[in-house]
This record gives sequence, structure tokens and C-alpha cells, in this order.
Amino acid sequence: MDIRDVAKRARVSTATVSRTVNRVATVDAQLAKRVWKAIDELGYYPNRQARALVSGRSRVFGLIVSEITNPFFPEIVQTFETLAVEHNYEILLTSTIHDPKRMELAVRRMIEGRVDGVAILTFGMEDELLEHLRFRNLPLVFIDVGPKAPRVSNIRVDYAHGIRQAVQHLAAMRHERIGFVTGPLKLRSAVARRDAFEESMREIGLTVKPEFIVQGDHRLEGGKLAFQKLHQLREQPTALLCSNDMTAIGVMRQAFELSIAVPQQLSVVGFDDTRLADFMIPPLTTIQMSQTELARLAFDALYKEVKRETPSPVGTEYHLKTQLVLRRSTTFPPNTTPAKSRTIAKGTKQNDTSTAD
Amino acid sequence: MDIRDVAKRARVSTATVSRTVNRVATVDAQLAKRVWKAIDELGYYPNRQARALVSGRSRVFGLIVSEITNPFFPEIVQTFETLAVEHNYEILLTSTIHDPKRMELAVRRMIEGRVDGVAILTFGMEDELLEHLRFRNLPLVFIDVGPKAPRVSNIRVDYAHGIRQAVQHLAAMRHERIGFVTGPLKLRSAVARRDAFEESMREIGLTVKPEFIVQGDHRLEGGKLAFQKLHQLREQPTALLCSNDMTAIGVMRQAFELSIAVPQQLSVVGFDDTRLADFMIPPLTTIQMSQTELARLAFDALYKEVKRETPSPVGTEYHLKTQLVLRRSTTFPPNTTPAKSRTIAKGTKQNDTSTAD
DNA sequence: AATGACATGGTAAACGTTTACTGCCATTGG
DNA sequence: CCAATGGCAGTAAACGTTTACCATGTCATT
Repeated sequence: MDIRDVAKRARVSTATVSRTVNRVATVDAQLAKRVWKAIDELGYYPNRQARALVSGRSRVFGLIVSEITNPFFPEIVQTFETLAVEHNYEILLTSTIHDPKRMELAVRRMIEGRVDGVAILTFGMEDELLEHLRFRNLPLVFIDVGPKAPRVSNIRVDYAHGIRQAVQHLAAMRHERIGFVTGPLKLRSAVARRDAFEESMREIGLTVKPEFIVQGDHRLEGGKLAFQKLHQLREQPTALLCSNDMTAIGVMRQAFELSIAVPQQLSVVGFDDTRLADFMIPPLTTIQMSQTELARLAFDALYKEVKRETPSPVGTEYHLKTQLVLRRSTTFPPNTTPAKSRTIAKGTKQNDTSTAD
Repeated sequence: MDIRDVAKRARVSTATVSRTVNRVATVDAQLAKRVWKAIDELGYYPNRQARALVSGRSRVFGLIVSEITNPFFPEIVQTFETLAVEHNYEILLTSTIHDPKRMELAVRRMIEGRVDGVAILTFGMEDELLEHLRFRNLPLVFIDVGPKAPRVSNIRVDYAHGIRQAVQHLAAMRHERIGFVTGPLKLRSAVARRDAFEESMREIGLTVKPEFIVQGDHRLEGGKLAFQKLHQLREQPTALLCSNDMTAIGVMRQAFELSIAVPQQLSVVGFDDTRLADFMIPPLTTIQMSQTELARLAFDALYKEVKRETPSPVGTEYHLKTQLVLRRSTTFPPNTTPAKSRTIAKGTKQNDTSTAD
């Protein structure tokens, strides 16, 4: 069941079938109709491999993420896939699971698959592997950390904005002892978030106690451990910013074990605004970094680069904003008389799906 | 940079290079060494498309899920991918998002990609599309619902076991008014779960009030709505089994809005044991249906079928057990003096990661 | 009527592999 | 010593498309 069968049945050449299928304008309407009819009757589906081989373009984009099981990524994968399908692309999905072997494998798979471009959304790709990929001068798109080079685009995330909003939000409610649970500090994004926090605190005239900054790992466990540590402090923070939602959930979870009520005794703010945030009890106030937008930018970057007749000399820079989303895990610090109703920093999103309040 | 360049550099024929790369035993060690050296020096990676085209096997398995953003699936995708990579397979991932168009597209993509087999993990594939797929007599694996046919395997899930455990667990704590929030009833799996619930209740001598069975949609919203409905009842259930974890979370979330304490005022049991269950506050008691095991079975089914020299006349049946996992969202009904410590049904897993209790 | 321009369809090469077949050489048995 | 056998490498066809190039036919212009 190949193009030749179709050609035979429609009494045309394979070239005409090919042109018809690819909607080349120069084919006569009558013939095209015959061809489509034959295709339909035979149930013909073109062979992607053969197409790729001869045309030199596979219509596949690679997508490298760190872990699909990290709630941050499914949304991205979904959006990316939807976009891909719309443009008749396939996606070659790979997760590195923070494993150097898997990273190497990932690169190998991309090359063997002759992908037309790859989006690297791992927040910390080994540089050497990056070299391998760049070597082929494929269109590439990174988040945050990419090098400036031909055909490689970058999505720069403005971590500071959302974090500043969060700090202001907390400060407006008279929190003074505000802590921060970081991510793994080998990730540039984790460092950036922590730095933005310290910066915002300074801006607003609050001091950050070194012991209020404790390291997590962007996973549940790290959040739990971090809070346990914090809990042993003589003087404890009344509010905690976390480097991502998982961390915040870990904190809340551990607070629960220690019978500390969130938000009455402890305000918690997450980062990412994964869907989980709105699943939590109480719903988590967090800083949104739109996963769908991120996926969209990444796809666009690749797609545009593929479409270019001449490679971009130095890839495009994209920007992604962050923004505080108020839910229910923050309130006034304990032993405080609420002066007025809940303070809302300007530009903040009210995104509480609760039906009662 | 193709096989011919390698051949030239190693001073052998392309056949020898091919044999070396594919580890065919008949190639002389000396030559092989030369070939590997050349491969290394040139940075040669075989072209998957060309391989697929000539060999007739793409080494790609299709994986169709309903939504990657459903917390049930990331774990599956991850495991499936890991297995695939280990066996030098790629995966063509597709989500149908409950959209008939997407389903059709999914099938088309599978065929155009000439996948070697496909795992359909959607819990409700349109039958017509199934025909399309079966028509090609590809290895197929379904969960629950597959037809008996050559090369198509099935994973039968024993919903009843876990559900019976849950009902017994609740009954042992003297719950009598036990309700059930179903999934979308067009899904066979949702019907099976509900039926198993009713059956278990009958077995144990408890009556199920019709108004205690309300329909959800396997998503958060459905759970919320269901509980809202239940809450308006004059006489309310003291415990709720839910058709999946998302539903249970919706219930908990709505209970929170209505200031009803889980588990003190309402015991909640989920189904699936997604990672979310252990993120919740309180951690959700749920029925485990191992996602990694499921993925493993699915992959194995495909892989074995591909390896067979002659197609299996009627696919293999696999079985997946379910099992209650006790956490913290269930306890004695309100206004009850706990007779003894928490009752644990036999064969039940204690899987509470809490550090304090 | 002859010529040129243009529209449209066909022919065949090419894409990068695998693999059936062939051929060479060395070894072994009679 | 010769024939048969077997191990191993090379030759070339094949996989299913796309597309450059060519051929043909039609129409308008002179």
C-alpha cells in the first residue's frame, strides 16, 4: 500500500500523487480528485520515514524535560504537543531524570532521529551535551541558560517581578520575618529566584536572616526537610517563600505534621503556579510562570527558525513574565490585628476558585 | 556524514559498517575496531529514518493517553519511556484530550509514523478508530476494554479487590452511610468501579442509598460539585469513596470550603494512588492501581508481540491488582467513640509517609 | 501556419540504510 | 593434492517518497 498503488489506481504518476498529497498548486483539479478518491479507497497513508529521508526534514521536534512526573511539565508537554500536531509536527519526548547518562542518551536520540529542532526545558543541561547538539547547528531553544549562538533562541524568565510582588504582598500584611526555601543551587533558575528574593527584601527595607534561607531540592521531600529545620529555630519566620510549588507543598505538608496551621500560623507562597497549587488545602498562593505560555514560546521559536530561509545569526530572545497569584495560603502574621481587609499588591491576580470565603 | 563516509574511512564496505553497528557476530574483531574508530572520529550517528525504511521496523511504539495533564499519566509516560529507551525504542506520544478529532488524528499519526505497536491507555477509545488501528494488524495493547483479536493484548484491572478492601476498612470503623462519587459513566472503568462498590456494600450487608451515589467526571470540578450536592442532603454520608484521586481531591477541596473537616467529619477515599494522594493535607487514603506496573505491562505486551516470529492468534491477557493504601483521610465517623485503634483490613498497605502521628 | 510561452504531468535520481546474494580465501576431509 | 565446506566481506537491490528535469499539449501571437 504505497504511493505507487495509488498512482496506478488513479492512473497518474507517483509524482502527481505526491504533488496532490502535498497540495502543490500545479495539479489539475480533475486529476487531484481522482487521486484523493484512490487514496481514500485504498486507505493510503504516506510513510513519514520515506518522506523525511528524501526531503531532509523529519518534521519532528525534540523536547527535553527533566522529569515528566514533575507537575511543572505535563502542562508544557500537552501544549507543545497540541501546537506540534497543528503544524503537522511530531514530538520526540525525552526526560533526563537528572541523570547524566540519560542526558547523553537524549542527545543521541535527537540526532539519530534527525529532529528539526529541539527545545531544552531542563533548567540545567550539561554544557558538554549542549555542545554536541549545537555542533549540528540545529535550531535550539533554551530556557534561561542558553548561549548566544546562531539558531539558538532563549526564553528569559523575569523571576524578579513575581517575587517582588510576593514580598510586597507579605510586607503589606506586616510580615517581617520572611524566609525562603531555595531549589537545588546548581540550577541557575534556583539561584536567580533566591537572589530576586533577597533583592526584593532589601528594596523594601526588610533584612533577611541567613538562617531563614534554607536549601530545598524542588521536590516534596526538600520542602518537608526545610520546614523541619526552620521549625527548630528559636525565632521562626511567619512567612515562607518557596522556590517552587512542590517545595511549598512540602512545607505545608510538614507544617501539617507539626500541627501548624497554614495560613493562620504560617503564610506560604509557592512558585510556578502548577495546577497543584489550586488543588491544595488551603489553595496555595503562588507566583505564576505560565507553563502554556512557555511551551508556546518554545514551539514558536523552533518553528520560526525552521521556516527561515537563512539561519538567524544569533537566536531570538523571548521573555516570560511572572506574576503573583493570590489564593488562601497567606494571611496576616499571628498575633496581629488585621488592620484592614486583605491587602492586594497592584498588578496581582486574584485567582481563587473557591466558592465560599 | 553517512555510512559511506564511515566505510571509506575504515576502508571497508558499507555492509561491514552496518553489520558492526548492529553488532552482527560475523564481523572480524580487527575490522570492527577500525569501524568503531572511524565512527567515533567522524561523529557518525545512524539515520533512524533510513533504517526504518529499509528494515520495515521503525522501533517506535505509539502511546495514546487521554490527557498528560491528568496526574495519572505522567508516571506512566515516564516508565514507558524509560523502558523504551532501554530497548532502543522511541515513543510517539499522543493525547486525545477526549476530543474525537484528536483521536482520529492520533490514529493517523500512528499509521503515518509506521509505529511497531501501540498502547492505548485512554480508558475509552472510540471503537471505530480502534478498527482503523486493528486493520493494520499491529500489536496493540488495551487496558480493560480491548477486543479479543490477533496481536491485541489486554490488561485487565481487578478493580473489585481494592474497592472491597476500602469498603471493609470503612465498615470496620462503623461507617454505615457510605457514598460513592463516580467517574464519567461512558467509561467502562468508571462503571466497573461503581459496580464493584455496590457489590462490596451488598456483600458486607450495607445498603447503598441511591442518593449517595453521585456522578463526577474524574476531574477536580466534578468532585467539588458532587460534594456540594451531597452536602445538601438531609442525611449525609459519613464516608465517601471516589472513582479517582482527582475526584477525591475535589471532594476534600469542597469540604474545606464548607468548613467540614476531613477526616473528622468526613472520611474520604480516592482511587489510583497518584502521587497527588500523598501531597494532600491530610494525605489521602486511596486505592492503588500501580501506574508503573501498568506501564510496564503495556510495554512488555508490545515488546513481546514484536519479538514473536508468528503473531499471537489471540493476544495475551495481563492482570493488574488494586490495593487499599491507608493514609490519613479516613477515620471513625463523627459521634463515635473509637473502640480500639485504627482498624486495618488484612492485606492492606500502610503507606503513610508522615513523620509524626 | 509557424513559433514561442506556459501549464501541467511524467521520468528517474536521490535520500541512507539493510540484507540477500555472491565471491574469495582458508581450512579440512578423503 | 583436490574438492568441499565454511567463514567473512563486498556488491547491489530495495525500502517509499520528493523533486529536478524533461516532454507534451494548448494557446496566443505573428
